[in-house]
Amino acid sequence: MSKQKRVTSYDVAREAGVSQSAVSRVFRPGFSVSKKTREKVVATANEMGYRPNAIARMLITKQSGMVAVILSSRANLNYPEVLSELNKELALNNKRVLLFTLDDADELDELLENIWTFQVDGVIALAAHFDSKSLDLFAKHSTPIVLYNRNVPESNANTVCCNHDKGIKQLIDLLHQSNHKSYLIIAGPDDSDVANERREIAQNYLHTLGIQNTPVIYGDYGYKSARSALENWLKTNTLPDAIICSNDVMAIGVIDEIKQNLNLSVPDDVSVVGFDGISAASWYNYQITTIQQPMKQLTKAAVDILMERIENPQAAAEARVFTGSLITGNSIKTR
Amino acid sequence: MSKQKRVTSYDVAREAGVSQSAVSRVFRPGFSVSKKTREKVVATANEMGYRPNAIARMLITKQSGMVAVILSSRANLNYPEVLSELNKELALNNKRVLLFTLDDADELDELLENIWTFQVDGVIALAAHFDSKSLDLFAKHSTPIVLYNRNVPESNANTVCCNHDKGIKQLIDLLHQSNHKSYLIIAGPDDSDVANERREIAQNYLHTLGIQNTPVIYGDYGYKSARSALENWLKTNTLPDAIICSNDVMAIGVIDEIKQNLNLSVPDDVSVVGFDGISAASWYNYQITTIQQPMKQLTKAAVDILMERIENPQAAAEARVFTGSLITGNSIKTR
DNA sequence: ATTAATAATGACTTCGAATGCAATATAGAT
DNA sequence: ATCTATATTGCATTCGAAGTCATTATTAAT
Repeated sequence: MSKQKRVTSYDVAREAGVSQSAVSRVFRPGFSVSKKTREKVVATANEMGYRPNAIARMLITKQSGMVAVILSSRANLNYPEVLSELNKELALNNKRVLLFTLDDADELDELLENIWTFQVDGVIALAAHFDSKSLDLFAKHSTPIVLYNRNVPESNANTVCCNHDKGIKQLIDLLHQSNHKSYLIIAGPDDSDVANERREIAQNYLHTLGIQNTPVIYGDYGYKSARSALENWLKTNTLPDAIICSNDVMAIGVIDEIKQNLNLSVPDDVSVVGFDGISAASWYNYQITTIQQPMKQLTKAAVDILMERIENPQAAAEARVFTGSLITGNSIKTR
Repeated sequence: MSKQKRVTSYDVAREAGVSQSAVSRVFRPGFSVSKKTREKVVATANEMGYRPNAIARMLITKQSGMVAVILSSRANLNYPEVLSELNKELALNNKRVLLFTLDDADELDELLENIWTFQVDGVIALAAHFDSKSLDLFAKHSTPIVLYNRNVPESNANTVCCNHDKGIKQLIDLLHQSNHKSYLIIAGPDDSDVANERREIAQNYLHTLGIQNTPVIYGDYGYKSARSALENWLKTNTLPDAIICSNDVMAIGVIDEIKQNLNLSVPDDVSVVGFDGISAASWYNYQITTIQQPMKQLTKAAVDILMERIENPQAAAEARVFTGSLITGNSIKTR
């Protein structure tokens, strides 16, 4: 009934009549042990219920086998899936995910303290903003970090990213080619880097196509926020030909707002495009034309880069960009 | 440029002209250190960039400060949010989440090995099935475990759970009172305990109300699965008065299937209820009458119970059940 | 000033596995 | 059988912080 004492390598060694080193070597791959000893040790270990203590191993090898994954609340809705995918991918590389969340920028210091403390082998940051000062800190601690879905061309950070530029231009081309003249952009929260990137790309490209001063309104990536943003805007403006939404959830909100409150329909009265390719985007009531993020490629690449950096910390930074795939829905009208 | 050597408590001690013990005490709360020493140590520590090594601390204190969270792929769609909520709640208790996934039952042994290895302080299992044999193993290792959203009345496991019984009966009462006579149940995958529980409750309660042999068809909790299950079933059957879906996503699938392929509508031609209270359930096109799981209460309770068990491992097992709240949508017709 | 009570300190050991090194055993060659 | 070359083995040390305990400094009380 008492707090049961853990079985250590010494216990097994004593019982099996070998040294502690021998036990240790049996549980390390690629170390030289005679068949006889190995069998003896494995047998007693199983009998006694011995498992090497990962903590002790971490201390001496200076490898925790853990990767910090930083989630920010600004994360887009498909991030949970990303997390589970990352976890699987990292498990294949014998790494465990230690989860951290970063909600306020001013918690950053505390977060970093925590990360150093846990001696993680590497870090993957989802949608969190890291300025170059923080990135330098990672370099100083020689902790590799990969930024997920961020594109920081000027910096020398490791990043994986969906090609927002290409994707958004592709959507806008579709709209432009089918003769849409006036546009409205519904952007994500302006403290999200991804949101800003998507907004800017759309603004600039429309400008390039000769469409000046496209209005922008802001949501928080959520359904309601898009609806009320649009509702507000329409109090003093008229419906454009097309609405470019920074993600699918907001596109869904927009479609519902148009249907319910304006009694109009998409794409007949206005075209809508989204971004992300979440599953709801293809539900019968929406069928949004959007860009699907290549999530599995992105997560795999993030893990690959991280593993490479853990192996070889001085390697140069790398940015991998993946092209999303166009999902042709039924939310664009040919005018 | 070389792999930089970590700063240890000895380094700080030497620099500050105190003993290593002194440094250690400065960084432990509630230990007796003179103001002078504390200031000296804190100053040099900051200067040298010293942070206590959590791994070494774990080894000596035998507390890893980590809680394993086990995700199964059978998890319902709202689990990602649960994960992030759990993480926050645990962080408040100074615990970190170490993520594990369990996809196949036959990976269980490996998973458990891993968990013991990492010396986690406790475990929270989301939707994963643990038989009493595995639960005994946790007891043997004196690792507290809390099952999230499982109700195992006979066992002495720690569980938190939404009151499926009450919720589902509430929904069925609504249907029954508004004069629905014939029913169809769309259940979740039959290797999910929660799915089976929900199905059984519905079946039994309908039976209690005098409605015999309600047909059951199965989906996998996903949109498409519900649509095709219903489509198949309708090849040889006619539409019932009401369809009881084991989760909201399948209810959404059903509504779309009815609209798109049958050209009928909900609730005019058939009533539909769901379960979970996900955000999409209240989107304009669906407005499902459903039961919202009290997710924050559930997660908080799971963490509370776990913390109590970590404090006091011999305490008796506890099951906390929370009542979900009815969301009145527009998917039930008064007949 | 003296004593008693308390606070602060450092030397040393501990946690549990990994590993360099020297010692020993085994296999292979002649 | 003898001598190398190679494979195994165990000893002793290491990782970095925590905590016990005996010692010393400080404070309070008389």
